[in-house]
Amino acid sequence: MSVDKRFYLTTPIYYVNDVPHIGHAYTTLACDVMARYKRARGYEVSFLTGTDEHGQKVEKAAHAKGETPLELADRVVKRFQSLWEKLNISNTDFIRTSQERHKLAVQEIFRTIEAKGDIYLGEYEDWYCTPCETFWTETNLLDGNCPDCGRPTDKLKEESYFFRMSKYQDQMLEHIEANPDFIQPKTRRNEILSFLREGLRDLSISRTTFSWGIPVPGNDKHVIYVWFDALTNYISALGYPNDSNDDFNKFWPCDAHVIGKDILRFHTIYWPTFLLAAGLPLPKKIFAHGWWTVEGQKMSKSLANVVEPNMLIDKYGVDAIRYFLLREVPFGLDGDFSHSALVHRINSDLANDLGNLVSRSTAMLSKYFKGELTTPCKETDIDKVLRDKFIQIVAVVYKHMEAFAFNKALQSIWELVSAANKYIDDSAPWTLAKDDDQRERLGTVMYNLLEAVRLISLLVTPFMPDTGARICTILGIDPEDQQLDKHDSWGLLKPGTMVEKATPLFPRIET
RNA sequence: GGCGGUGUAGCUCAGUUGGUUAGAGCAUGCGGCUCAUAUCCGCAGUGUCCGGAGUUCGAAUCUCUGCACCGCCA
Repeated sequence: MSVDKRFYLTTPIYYVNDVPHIGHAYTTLACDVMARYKRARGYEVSFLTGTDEHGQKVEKAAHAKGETPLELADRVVKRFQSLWEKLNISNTDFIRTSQERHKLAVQEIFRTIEAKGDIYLGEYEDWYCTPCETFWTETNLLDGNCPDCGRPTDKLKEESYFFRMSKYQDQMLEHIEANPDFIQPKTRRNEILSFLREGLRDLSISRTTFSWGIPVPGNDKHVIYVWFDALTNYISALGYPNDSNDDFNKFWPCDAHVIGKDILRFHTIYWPTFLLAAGLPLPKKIFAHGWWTVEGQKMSKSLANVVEPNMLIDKYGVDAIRYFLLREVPFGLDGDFSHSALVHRINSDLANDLGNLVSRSTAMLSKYFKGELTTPCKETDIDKVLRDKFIQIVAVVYKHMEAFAFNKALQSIWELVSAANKYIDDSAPWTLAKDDDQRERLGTVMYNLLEAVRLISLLVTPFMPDTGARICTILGIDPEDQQLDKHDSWGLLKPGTMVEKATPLFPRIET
Protein backbone atom coordinates (compact mmCIF):
# COMPACT_ATOMS: atom_id res chain seq x y z
CA MET A 1 0.00 0.00 0.00
CA SER A 2 1.17 3.43 -0.88
CA VAL A 3 1.62 5.85 1.99
CA ASP A 4 1.54 8.80 -0.38
CA LYS A 5 -1.22 11.23 0.34
CA ARG A 6 -3.02 11.09 -2.95
CA PHE A 7 -6.70 11.29 -3.67
CA TYR A 8 -8.57 10.80 -6.92
CA LEU A 9 -12.23 11.56 -7.24
CA THR A 10 -14.61 11.96 -10.12
CA THR A 11 -18.01 13.27 -11.09
CA PRO A 12 -19.89 11.42 -13.78
CA ILE A 13 -19.36 12.84 -17.23
CA TYR A 14 -22.43 14.78 -18.15
CA TYR A 15 -24.37 14.05 -21.29
CA VAL A 16 -24.30 16.97 -23.71
CA ASN A 17 -27.85 16.32 -24.79
CA ASP A 18 -28.89 18.03 -21.55
CA VAL A 19 -28.06 21.49 -20.29
CA PRO A 20 -26.65 21.93 -16.78
CA HIS A 21 -29.16 22.04 -13.94
CA ILE A 22 -29.05 21.86 -10.18
CA GLY A 23 -28.49 18.10 -10.19
CA HIS A 24 -25.28 18.43 -12.18
CA ALA A 25 -24.23 21.31 -9.97
CA TYR A 26 -24.86 19.28 -6.84
CA THR A 27 -22.70 16.32 -7.80
CA THR A 28 -19.89 18.50 -9.01
CA LEU A 29 -20.07 20.72 -5.97
CA ALA A 30 -19.91 17.79 -3.57
CA CYS A 31 -16.78 16.57 -5.32
CA ASP A 32 -15.30 20.03 -5.21
CA VAL A 33 -15.82 20.30 -1.46
CA MET A 34 -14.19 16.93 -0.97
CA ALA A 35 -11.31 17.85 -3.27
CA ARG A 36 -10.70 21.13 -1.45
CA TYR A 37 -10.93 19.39 1.91
CA LYS A 38 -8.42 16.73 0.91
CA ARG A 39 -6.03 19.34 -0.45
CA ALA A 40 -6.34 21.25 2.79
CA ARG A 41 -5.40 18.06 4.61
CA GLY A 42 -2.25 17.81 2.57
CA TYR A 43 -3.29 15.45 -0.19
CA GLU A 44 -2.34 15.68 -3.81
CA VAL A 45 -5.75 15.60 -5.43
CA SER A 46 -6.82 14.65 -8.89
CA PHE A 47 -10.39 15.81 -9.48
CA LEU A 48 -11.99 14.90 -12.78
CA THR A 49 -15.18 16.00 -14.43
CA GLY A 50 -16.17 16.16 -18.09
CA THR A 51 -18.74 15.41 -20.73
CA ASP A 52 -20.19 12.36 -22.41
CA GLU A 53 -20.66 13.32 -26.04
CA HIS A 54 -21.36 10.22 -28.09
CA GLY A 55 -24.55 8.40 -28.87
CA GLN A 56 -27.65 8.39 -30.93
CA LYS A 57 -29.46 11.15 -29.07
CA VAL A 58 -26.68 13.63 -29.63
CA GLU A 59 -26.34 12.57 -33.24
CA LYS A 60 -30.06 13.11 -33.83
CA ALA A 61 -30.24 16.38 -31.94
CA ALA A 62 -27.32 17.73 -33.94
CA HIS A 63 -28.84 16.74 -37.26
CA ALA A 64 -32.10 18.37 -36.25
CA LYS A 65 -30.23 21.64 -35.66
CA GLY A 66 -28.20 21.32 -38.82
CA GLU A 67 -24.88 20.97 -37.09
CA THR A 68 -22.40 18.16 -36.58
CA PRO A 69 -22.50 16.22 -33.32
CA LEU A 70 -19.15 17.72 -32.40
CA GLU A 71 -20.40 21.25 -33.02
CA LEU A 72 -23.32 20.57 -30.73
CA ALA A 73 -21.00 19.15 -28.11
CA ASP A 74 -18.63 22.11 -28.36
CA ARG A 75 -21.52 24.43 -27.72
CA VAL A 76 -22.92 22.57 -24.69
CA VAL A 77 -19.52 21.84 -23.19
CA LYS A 78 -18.95 25.59 -22.88
CA ARG A 79 -22.07 25.87 -20.79
CA PHE A 80 -20.85 23.22 -18.38
CA GLN A 81 -17.40 24.71 -18.19
CA SER A 82 -18.60 28.22 -17.56
CA LEU A 83 -20.93 27.00 -14.84
CA TRP A 84 -18.10 25.17 -13.11
CA GLU A 85 -16.03 28.31 -13.21
CA LYS A 86 -18.87 30.29 -11.74
CA LEU A 87 -19.45 27.68 -9.03
CA ASN A 88 -15.76 27.83 -8.09
CA ILE A 89 -15.11 24.21 -9.04
CA SER A 90 -11.47 23.22 -8.68
CA ASN A 91 -11.34 20.26 -11.06
CA THR A 92 -7.85 19.39 -12.24
CA ASP A 93 -8.94 17.96 -15.59
CA PHE A 94 -11.93 18.02 -17.90
CA ILE A 95 -12.42 15.01 -20.12
CA ARG A 96 -14.51 14.93 -23.27
CA THR A 97 -15.31 11.55 -24.76
CA SER A 98 -14.74 13.02 -28.21
CA GLN A 99 -11.08 13.57 -27.40
CA GLU A 100 -8.39 11.45 -28.99
CA ARG A 101 -6.89 10.42 -25.64
CA HIS A 102 -10.25 8.94 -24.70
CA LYS A 103 -10.72 7.11 -27.97
CA LEU A 104 -7.31 5.50 -27.57
CA ALA A 105 -8.12 4.30 -24.07
CA VAL A 106 -11.55 2.92 -24.98
CA GLN A 107 -10.22 0.99 -27.93
CA GLU A 108 -7.34 -0.31 -25.88
CA ILE A 109 -9.51 -1.61 -23.06
CA PHE A 110 -11.84 -3.15 -25.64
CA ARG A 111 -8.93 -4.93 -27.30
CA THR A 112 -7.56 -6.10 -23.97
CA ILE A 113 -10.84 -7.65 -22.93
CA GLU A 114 -11.40 -9.11 -26.38
CA ALA A 115 -7.94 -10.69 -26.37
CA LYS A 116 -8.84 -12.32 -23.11
CA GLY A 117 -11.85 -13.90 -24.75
CA ASP A 118 -14.46 -11.95 -22.82
CA ILE A 119 -15.88 -10.18 -25.85
CA TYR A 120 -17.69 -12.07 -28.57
CA LEU A 121 -19.85 -11.24 -31.57
CA GLY A 122 -23.49 -12.20 -31.24
CA GLU A 123 -27.00 -10.99 -31.87
CA TYR A 124 -28.84 -8.45 -29.83
CA GLU A 125 -32.57 -8.90 -29.77
CA ASP A 126 -35.02 -6.42 -28.35
CA TRP A 127 -37.99 -4.26 -29.06
CA TYR A 128 -37.22 -1.49 -31.50
CA CYS A 129 -39.04 1.80 -32.04
CA THR A 130 -38.33 2.74 -35.63
CA PRO A 131 -39.30 6.43 -35.43
CA CYS A 132 -37.11 6.87 -32.31
CA GLU A 133 -34.42 4.52 -33.59
CA THR A 134 -34.16 3.13 -30.07
CA PHE A 135 -34.14 -0.32 -28.54
CA TRP A 136 -36.27 -0.98 -25.47
CA THR A 137 -36.37 -3.94 -23.14
CA GLU A 138 -39.68 -5.68 -22.76
CA THR A 139 -40.21 -4.37 -19.23
CA ASN A 140 -39.74 -0.79 -20.37
CA LEU A 141 -42.54 -0.92 -22.91
CA LEU A 142 -45.88 0.65 -22.14
CA ASP A 143 -48.53 -1.77 -23.38
CA GLY A 144 -46.08 -2.94 -26.00
CA ASN A 145 -45.49 0.60 -27.20
CA CYS A 146 -42.47 2.88 -27.08
CA PRO A 147 -42.29 4.62 -23.69
CA ASP A 148 -40.97 7.77 -25.41
CA CYS A 149 -43.39 8.32 -28.25
CA GLY A 150 -46.14 5.79 -27.58
CA ARG A 151 -45.94 4.24 -31.03
CA PRO A 152 -45.76 0.48 -31.64
CA THR A 153 -42.45 -1.34 -31.45
CA ASP A 154 -41.07 -4.33 -33.35
CA LYS A 155 -38.94 -7.18 -32.19
CA LEU A 156 -35.64 -6.70 -33.96
CA LYS A 157 -32.28 -8.38 -34.13
CA GLU A 158 -29.03 -6.57 -34.49
CA GLU A 159 -25.50 -7.88 -34.72
CA SER A 160 -23.66 -6.85 -31.58
CA TYR A 161 -20.52 -7.45 -29.61
CA PHE A 162 -21.14 -8.83 -26.16
CA PHE A 163 -19.14 -8.65 -22.98
CA ARG A 164 -19.13 -11.79 -20.81
CA MET A 165 -20.40 -9.97 -17.77
CA SER A 166 -22.13 -13.09 -16.46
CA LYS A 167 -18.72 -14.59 -15.83
CA TYR A 168 -17.99 -11.99 -13.15
CA GLN A 169 -21.14 -12.30 -11.11
CA ASP A 170 -19.64 -14.26 -8.24
CA GLN A 171 -16.48 -12.20 -8.17
CA MET A 172 -18.54 -9.02 -7.88
CA LEU A 173 -20.70 -10.47 -5.13
CA GLU A 174 -17.64 -11.45 -3.19
CA HIS A 175 -16.04 -8.08 -3.68
CA ILE A 176 -19.07 -6.17 -2.49
CA GLU A 177 -19.54 -8.45 0.48
CA ALA A 178 -15.89 -8.18 1.44
CA ASN A 179 -15.88 -4.39 1.08
CA PRO A 180 -18.84 -2.90 2.94
CA ASP A 181 -17.87 0.64 1.93
CA PHE A 182 -17.49 -0.10 -1.75
CA ILE A 183 -21.05 1.05 -2.47
CA GLN A 184 -22.56 3.82 -0.40
CA PRO A 185 -25.00 4.56 1.06
CA LYS A 186 -26.01 1.18 2.41
CA THR A 187 -29.46 1.06 0.80
CA ARG A 188 -27.84 1.34 -2.63
CA ARG A 189 -25.49 -1.46 -1.71
CA ASN A 190 -28.46 -3.64 -0.81
CA GLU A 191 -30.11 -2.94 -4.14
CA ILE A 192 -27.03 -3.93 -6.05
CA LEU A 193 -26.52 -7.07 -4.01
CA SER A 194 -30.05 -8.24 -4.69
CA PHE A 195 -29.68 -7.38 -8.36
CA LEU A 196 -26.49 -9.42 -8.55
CA ARG A 197 -28.05 -12.39 -6.80
CA GLU A 198 -30.68 -12.58 -9.50
CA GLY A 199 -27.93 -13.25 -11.99
CA LEU A 200 -25.97 -11.26 -14.53
CA ARG A 201 -26.45 -11.53 -18.26
CA ASP A 202 -23.88 -10.76 -20.86
CA LEU A 203 -23.91 -7.17 -21.96
CA SER A 204 -24.31 -5.83 -25.46
CA ILE A 205 -21.47 -3.37 -25.93
CA SER A 206 -21.79 -2.24 -29.53
CA ARG A 207 -24.38 -0.75 -31.87
CA THR A 208 -24.74 -0.57 -35.61
CA THR A 209 -27.74 1.78 -35.76
CA PHE A 210 -25.77 5.02 -35.51
CA SER A 211 -22.24 6.18 -36.12
CA TRP A 212 -21.47 8.98 -33.63
CA GLY A 213 -19.18 7.07 -31.34
CA ILE A 214 -15.94 5.19 -31.07
CA PRO A 215 -15.57 2.43 -33.67
CA VAL A 216 -14.98 -1.11 -32.51
CA PRO A 217 -11.33 -1.90 -33.25
CA GLY A 218 -11.21 -3.91 -36.44
CA ASN A 219 -14.91 -3.57 -37.29
CA ASP A 220 -15.99 -0.09 -38.38
CA LYS A 221 -19.62 -1.14 -38.78
CA HIS A 222 -19.90 -1.14 -34.99
CA VAL A 223 -19.76 1.73 -32.60
CA ILE A 224 -18.90 1.03 -28.96
CA TYR A 225 -21.90 1.19 -26.64
CA VAL A 226 -22.19 4.43 -24.70
CA TRP A 227 -21.57 3.04 -21.24
CA PHE A 228 -18.51 1.09 -22.23
CA ASP A 229 -17.28 4.28 -23.83
CA ALA A 230 -18.32 6.68 -21.08
CA LEU A 231 -17.12 4.76 -18.03
CA THR A 232 -13.65 4.43 -19.45
CA ASN A 233 -13.23 8.20 -19.05
CA TYR A 234 -12.14 7.60 -15.48
CA ILE A 235 -8.93 6.04 -16.68
CA SER A 236 -8.49 7.66 -20.07
CA ALA A 237 -8.16 11.01 -18.33
CA LEU A 238 -5.32 9.61 -16.25
CA GLY A 239 -3.44 8.65 -19.39
CA TYR A 240 -4.30 4.96 -19.65
CA PRO A 241 -2.84 3.01 -21.39
CA ASN A 242 0.38 4.88 -22.19
CA ASP A 243 0.50 6.80 -18.92
CA SER A 244 3.11 9.22 -20.18
CA ASN A 245 2.54 11.56 -17.24
CA ASP A 246 2.50 8.76 -14.67
CA ASP A 247 -0.98 9.85 -13.53
CA PHE A 248 -2.56 6.46 -13.99
CA ASN A 249 0.12 4.91 -11.87
CA LYS A 250 -0.22 7.64 -9.25
CA PHE A 251 -3.99 7.93 -8.99
CA TRP A 252 -5.58 4.65 -10.00
CA PRO A 253 -7.47 3.01 -8.33
CA CYS A 254 -9.86 5.88 -7.82
CA ASP A 255 -10.75 6.84 -4.25
CA ALA A 256 -14.32 7.79 -5.03
CA HIS A 257 -16.68 7.92 -7.97
CA VAL A 258 -19.45 10.28 -6.93
CA ILE A 259 -22.65 9.72 -8.88
CA GLY A 260 -26.39 10.24 -8.87
CA LYS A 261 -28.43 7.23 -7.86
CA ASP A 262 -29.78 6.83 -11.40
CA ILE A 263 -26.48 5.54 -12.73
CA LEU A 264 -25.70 3.23 -9.85
CA ARG A 265 -25.69 -0.04 -11.72
CA PHE A 266 -23.39 1.16 -14.45
CA HIS A 267 -20.84 2.22 -11.89
CA THR A 268 -21.11 -0.62 -9.42
CA ILE A 269 -21.46 -3.55 -11.82
CA TYR A 270 -20.67 -2.69 -15.43
CA TRP A 271 -17.58 -0.63 -14.72
CA PRO A 272 -16.03 -2.94 -12.12
CA THR A 273 -16.59 -6.00 -14.29
CA PHE A 274 -14.96 -4.25 -17.26
CA LEU A 275 -12.00 -3.53 -15.01
CA LEU A 276 -11.86 -7.08 -13.70
CA ALA A 277 -11.85 -8.36 -17.26
CA ALA A 278 -9.11 -5.93 -18.24
CA GLY A 279 -7.05 -6.94 -15.20
CA LEU A 280 -7.19 -3.49 -13.63
CA PRO A 281 -7.83 -2.63 -9.97
CA LEU A 282 -11.35 -1.60 -8.93
CA PRO A 283 -12.27 1.83 -7.61
CA LYS A 284 -12.31 2.03 -3.82
CA LYS A 285 -15.71 3.60 -3.44
CA ILE A 286 -18.82 4.55 -5.34
CA PHE A 287 -21.03 7.04 -3.54
CA ALA A 288 -24.53 7.62 -4.92
CA HIS A 289 -26.31 10.76 -3.77
CA GLY A 290 -30.02 11.52 -3.98
CA TRP A 291 -32.25 13.71 -6.08
CA TRP A 292 -33.52 17.23 -5.60
CA THR A 293 -37.14 18.06 -5.90
CA VAL A 294 -38.09 21.69 -6.36
CA GLU A 295 -40.68 23.26 -4.10
CA GLY A 296 -41.87 19.74 -3.34
CA GLN A 297 -42.22 18.69 -6.98
CA LYS A 298 -40.15 16.56 -9.26
CA MET A 299 -37.98 18.57 -11.61
CA SER A 300 -39.22 18.35 -15.15
CA LYS A 301 -39.08 20.33 -18.33
CA SER A 302 -42.84 20.21 -18.68
CA LEU A 303 -43.33 21.76 -15.25
CA ALA A 304 -40.75 24.37 -16.22
CA ASN A 305 -39.39 24.21 -12.69
CA VAL A 306 -35.86 23.19 -13.55
CA VAL A 307 -33.62 25.28 -11.32
CA GLU A 308 -31.04 27.18 -13.28
CA PRO A 309 -27.86 27.32 -11.23
CA ASN A 310 -26.46 30.43 -12.94
CA MET A 311 -29.51 32.40 -11.93
CA LEU A 312 -29.30 31.20 -8.34
CA ILE A 313 -25.65 32.18 -8.08
CA ASP A 314 -26.35 35.63 -9.50
CA LYS A 315 -29.18 36.17 -7.10
CA TYR A 316 -27.81 34.72 -3.85
CA GLY A 317 -24.07 34.42 -4.29
CA VAL A 318 -21.97 31.37 -4.99
CA ASP A 319 -21.05 30.55 -1.39
CA ALA A 320 -24.64 30.74 -0.19
CA ILE A 321 -25.67 28.22 -2.83
CA ARG A 322 -22.71 25.98 -2.07
CA TYR A 323 -23.56 26.09 1.62
CA PHE A 324 -27.25 25.45 1.16
CA LEU A 325 -26.93 22.46 -1.14
CA LEU A 326 -24.61 20.61 1.19
CA ARG A 327 -26.14 21.71 4.48
CA GLU A 328 -29.81 21.20 3.79
CA VAL A 329 -29.85 17.49 3.00
CA PRO A 330 -27.79 14.47 4.08
CA PHE A 331 -25.60 13.42 1.18
CA GLY A 332 -27.14 10.23 -0.14
CA LEU A 333 -30.77 11.14 0.54
CA ASP A 334 -33.25 13.00 -1.60
CA GLY A 335 -34.01 16.57 -0.69
CA ASP A 336 -36.16 19.49 -1.59
CA PHE A 337 -34.96 22.78 -2.96
CA SER A 338 -37.13 25.72 -2.08
CA HIS A 339 -36.50 29.42 -2.14
CA SER A 340 -37.92 29.90 1.32
CA ALA A 341 -35.61 27.23 2.76
CA LEU A 342 -32.66 28.80 0.98
CA VAL A 343 -33.43 32.28 2.27
CA HIS A 344 -33.97 30.89 5.72
CA ARG A 345 -30.57 29.19 5.74
CA ILE A 346 -28.87 32.29 4.41
CA ASN A 347 -30.44 34.53 7.03
CA SER A 348 -30.13 32.32 10.08
CA ASP A 349 -26.97 30.28 9.49
CA LEU A 350 -24.90 32.56 7.32
CA ALA A 351 -25.99 36.11 8.23
CA ASN A 352 -27.06 35.77 11.87
CA ASP A 353 -24.73 33.06 13.13
CA LEU A 354 -21.52 33.20 11.11
CA GLY A 355 -21.62 36.63 9.49
CA ASN A 356 -22.67 38.41 12.62
CA LEU A 357 -20.03 36.56 14.64
CA VAL A 358 -17.32 37.94 12.38
CA SER A 359 -18.87 41.40 12.49
CA ARG A 360 -19.17 41.66 16.24
CA SER A 361 -15.77 40.11 16.90
CA THR A 362 -13.84 42.37 14.59
CA ALA A 363 -15.90 45.41 15.58
CA MET A 364 -14.97 44.90 19.23
CA LEU A 365 -11.30 44.40 18.51
CA SER A 366 -11.38 47.53 16.43
CA LYS A 367 -13.17 49.50 19.12
CA TYR A 368 -11.16 48.29 22.11
CA PHE A 369 -7.71 47.74 20.60
CA LYS A 370 -7.80 49.64 17.31
CA GLY A 371 -7.77 46.24 15.61
CA GLU A 372 -4.50 44.99 17.06
CA LEU A 373 -4.33 41.54 18.64
CA THR A 374 -2.60 41.39 21.99
CA THR A 375 -0.80 38.47 23.61
CA PRO A 376 -3.24 36.23 25.48
CA CYS A 377 -2.61 35.95 29.21
CA LYS A 378 -4.00 33.75 31.96
CA GLU A 379 -6.54 31.21 30.73
CA THR A 380 -9.83 31.03 32.63
CA ASP A 381 -12.35 28.21 32.76
CA ILE A 382 -14.52 29.56 30.00
CA ASP A 383 -11.45 30.00 27.80
CA LYS A 384 -10.51 26.40 28.35
CA VAL A 385 -14.03 25.19 27.57
CA LEU A 386 -13.89 27.08 24.28
CA ARG A 387 -10.47 25.80 23.34
CA ASP A 388 -11.31 22.19 24.25
CA LYS A 389 -14.48 22.35 22.25
CA PHE A 390 -12.59 23.48 19.18
CA ILE A 391 -9.96 20.79 19.54
CA GLN A 392 -12.60 18.14 19.94
CA ILE A 393 -14.91 19.28 17.15
CA VAL A 394 -12.21 19.75 14.55
CA ALA A 395 -11.65 16.00 14.81
CA VAL A 396 -15.38 15.36 14.50
CA VAL A 397 -15.57 17.49 11.37
CA TYR A 398 -12.73 15.48 9.85
CA LYS A 399 -14.53 12.24 10.66
CA HIS A 400 -17.70 13.43 8.94
CA MET A 401 -15.82 14.67 5.91
CA GLU A 402 -14.10 11.33 5.43
CA ALA A 403 -17.56 9.72 5.40
CA PHE A 404 -18.96 12.22 2.85
CA ALA A 405 -21.33 13.39 5.59
CA PHE A 406 -21.20 17.01 4.47
CA ASN A 407 -24.30 18.11 6.31
CA LYS A 408 -23.02 16.66 9.57
CA ALA A 409 -19.66 18.32 9.06
CA LEU A 410 -21.41 21.65 8.62
CA GLN A 411 -23.60 21.03 11.65
CA SER A 412 -20.49 20.42 13.70
CA ILE A 413 -18.81 23.55 12.39
CA TRP A 414 -21.89 25.49 13.37
CA GLU A 415 -21.60 24.15 16.90
CA LEU A 416 -18.34 26.03 16.93
CA VAL A 417 -20.00 29.18 15.65
CA SER A 418 -22.51 28.89 18.49
CA ALA A 419 -19.74 28.24 21.00
CA ALA A 420 -17.97 31.41 19.88
CA ASN A 421 -21.16 33.45 20.12
CA LYS A 422 -21.78 32.04 23.57
CA TYR A 423 -18.20 32.82 24.60
CA ILE A 424 -18.87 36.48 23.86
CA ASP A 425 -21.90 36.46 26.12
CA ASP A 426 -20.09 34.61 28.88
CA SER A 427 -17.04 36.84 28.80
CA ALA A 428 -18.96 40.09 28.23
CA PRO A 429 -16.15 42.16 26.68
CA TRP A 430 -18.24 45.35 26.88
CA THR A 431 -18.17 45.07 30.65
CA LEU A 432 -14.43 44.38 30.76
CA ALA A 433 -13.87 47.41 28.54
CA LYS A 434 -15.25 49.71 31.21
CA ASP A 435 -12.60 48.72 33.72
CA ASP A 436 -8.97 49.64 33.04
CA ASP A 437 -7.76 46.89 35.39
CA GLN A 438 -9.37 44.34 33.05
CA ARG A 439 -7.42 45.47 30.03
CA GLU A 440 -5.29 42.33 29.94
CA ARG A 441 -8.31 40.08 30.37
CA LEU A 442 -10.13 41.91 27.59
CA GLY A 443 -7.18 41.35 25.28
CA THR A 444 -7.18 37.66 26.09
CA VAL A 445 -10.88 37.37 25.37
CA MET A 446 -10.43 39.15 22.06
CA TYR A 447 -7.55 36.90 21.14
CA ASN A 448 -9.51 33.74 21.89
CA LEU A 449 -12.49 35.01 20.00
CA LEU A 450 -10.55 35.88 16.88
CA GLU A 451 -8.69 32.59 17.10
CA ALA A 452 -12.07 30.84 17.12
CA VAL A 453 -13.06 32.82 14.04
CA ARG A 454 -9.80 31.81 12.36
CA LEU A 455 -10.40 28.10 12.86
CA ILE A 456 -13.99 28.40 11.73
CA SER A 457 -12.86 30.10 8.55
CA LEU A 458 -10.44 27.27 7.81
CA LEU A 459 -13.08 24.62 8.36
CA VAL A 460 -15.58 26.46 6.25
CA THR A 461 -13.20 27.06 3.35
CA PRO A 462 -13.79 23.80 1.44
CA PHE A 463 -17.51 24.59 1.44
CA MET A 464 -17.24 28.33 0.91
CA PRO A 465 -13.83 29.17 -0.54
CA ASP A 466 -14.54 32.86 -1.09
CA THR A 467 -15.88 33.34 2.42
CA GLY A 468 -12.98 31.46 3.97
CA ALA A 469 -10.49 33.59 2.10
CA ARG A 470 -12.35 36.74 3.01
CA ILE A 471 -12.25 35.96 6.71
CA CYS A 472 -8.55 35.12 6.52
CA THR A 473 -7.87 38.44 4.86
CA ILE A 474 -9.86 40.25 7.53
CA LEU A 475 -7.76 38.48 10.15
CA GLY A 476 -4.60 39.66 8.45
CA ILE A 477 -3.43 36.20 7.41
CA ASP A 478 -2.67 34.87 3.97
CA PRO A 479 -5.54 32.69 2.68
CA GLU A 480 -3.13 30.87 0.38
CA ASP A 481 -1.13 29.60 3.32
CA GLN A 482 -3.93 28.25 5.49
CA GLN A 483 -3.98 24.51 4.96
CA LEU A 484 -5.78 22.62 7.66
CA ASP A 485 -2.97 20.13 8.09
CA LYS A 486 -0.57 22.85 9.25
CA HIS A 487 -2.94 25.30 10.87
CA ASP A 488 -5.68 23.39 12.62
CA SER A 489 -4.40 23.69 16.18
CA TRP A 490 -5.43 26.33 18.69
CA GLY A 491 -3.46 29.49 19.23
CA LEU A 492 -1.75 30.16 15.92
CA LEU A 493 -2.84 33.77 15.47
CA LYS A 494 0.12 36.06 16.00
CA PRO A 495 -0.21 38.79 18.63
CA GLY A 496 0.40 42.16 17.03
CA THR A 497 -1.58 41.24 13.92
CA MET A 498 -3.85 43.99 12.66
CA VAL A 499 -7.40 42.82 12.09
CA GLU A 500 -9.86 44.68 9.88
CA LYS A 501 -13.32 45.65 10.98
CA ALA A 502 -15.47 43.41 8.80
CA THR A 503 -18.33 44.51 6.63
CA PRO A 504 -21.23 42.03 6.63
CA LEU A 505 -20.24 38.78 4.92
CA PHE A 506 -23.81 37.80 4.17
CA PRO A 507 -26.36 40.60 4.11
CA ARG A 508 -29.73 39.51 5.42
CA ILE A 509 -32.35 38.93 2.78
CA GLU A 510 -35.51 40.80 3.74
CA THR A 511 -38.63 38.78 3.13
C1' G B 1 -45.42 -10.30 -7.35
C1' G B 2 -40.00 -10.74 -5.26
C1' C B 3 -36.21 -8.24 -2.40
C1' G B 4 -34.84 -3.96 0.60
C1' G B 5 -36.09 0.37 3.40
C1' U B 6 -39.01 4.03 6.12
C1' G B 7 -43.06 5.49 9.69
C1' U B 8 -40.45 9.38 16.76
C1' A B 9 -42.41 17.02 19.09
C1' G B 10 -45.93 21.82 14.30
C1' C B 11 -41.58 20.83 10.43
C1' U B 12 -36.72 18.13 9.30
C1' C B 13 -34.65 14.33 11.65
C1' A B 14 -30.93 11.74 16.01
C1' G B 15 -31.83 7.76 19.09
C1' U B 16 -25.42 3.21 20.10
C1' U B 17 -25.35 -3.81 22.21
C1' G B 18 -33.50 -3.33 24.97
C1' G B 19 -32.40 -0.08 31.13
C1' U B 20 -33.87 5.52 35.13
C1' U B 21 -38.20 11.92 33.69
C1' A B 22 -37.47 9.95 24.75
C1' G B 23 -33.37 14.06 22.24
C1' A B 24 -31.27 18.09 18.45
C1' G B 25 -32.10 22.00 14.92
C1' C B 26 -35.91 25.08 12.95
C1' A B 27 -40.68 27.27 14.11
C1' U B 28 -43.56 29.14 18.80
C1' G B 29 -43.67 31.65 23.83
C1' C B 30 -41.03 34.12 27.80
C1' G B 31 -36.55 36.33 29.99
C1' G B 32 -31.46 38.60 29.55
C1' C B 33 -27.46 41.43 27.13
C1' U B 34 -26.07 45.64 23.99
C1' C B 35 -20.17 44.30 21.00
C1' A B 36 -22.87 43.10 16.40
C1' U B 37 -26.10 42.44 9.95
C1' A B 38 -32.98 44.11 15.39
C1' U B 39 -28.20 40.22 15.45
C1' C B 40 -26.64 37.04 20.13
C1' C B 41 -27.35 34.22 24.95
C1' G B 42 -30.68 31.62 28.37
C1' C B 43 -35.29 29.23 29.79
C1' A B 44 -40.00 26.68 28.55
C1' G B 45 -42.71 23.42 26.55
C1' U B 46 -45.98 19.91 23.98
C1' G B 47 -44.94 13.58 21.86
C1' U B 48 -50.92 6.91 22.49
C1' C B 49 -42.12 6.81 19.62
C1' C B 50 -47.94 4.23 12.82
C1' G B 51 -51.90 0.29 14.88
C1' G B 52 -52.20 -4.64 17.29
C1' A B 53 -50.18 -8.93 19.70
C1' G B 54 -45.90 -11.27 21.92
C1' U B 55 -40.86 -12.06 24.47
C1' U B 56 -38.91 -9.58 29.05
C1' C B 57 -38.36 -7.44 35.66
C1' G B 58 -38.15 -3.64 31.71
C1' A B 59 -39.28 -2.32 24.40
C1' A B 60 -38.89 3.65 20.32
C1' U B 61 -35.15 -0.38 20.38
C1' C B 62 -36.15 -7.69 19.73
C1' U B 63 -40.25 -11.27 17.30
C1' C B 64 -44.90 -11.82 14.67
C1' U B 65 -48.88 -9.32 12.30
C1' G B 66 -51.76 -5.27 10.05
C1' C B 67 -51.67 -0.34 7.69
C1' A B 68 -49.21 3.68 5.00
C1' C B 69 -45.25 5.49 2.13
C1' C B 70 -40.52 4.91 -0.67
C1' G B 71 -36.50 2.37 -3.53
C1' C B 72 -34.63 -1.70 -6.72
C1' C B 73 -36.04 -5.87 -9.99
C1' A B 74 -31.01 -4.80 -17.23
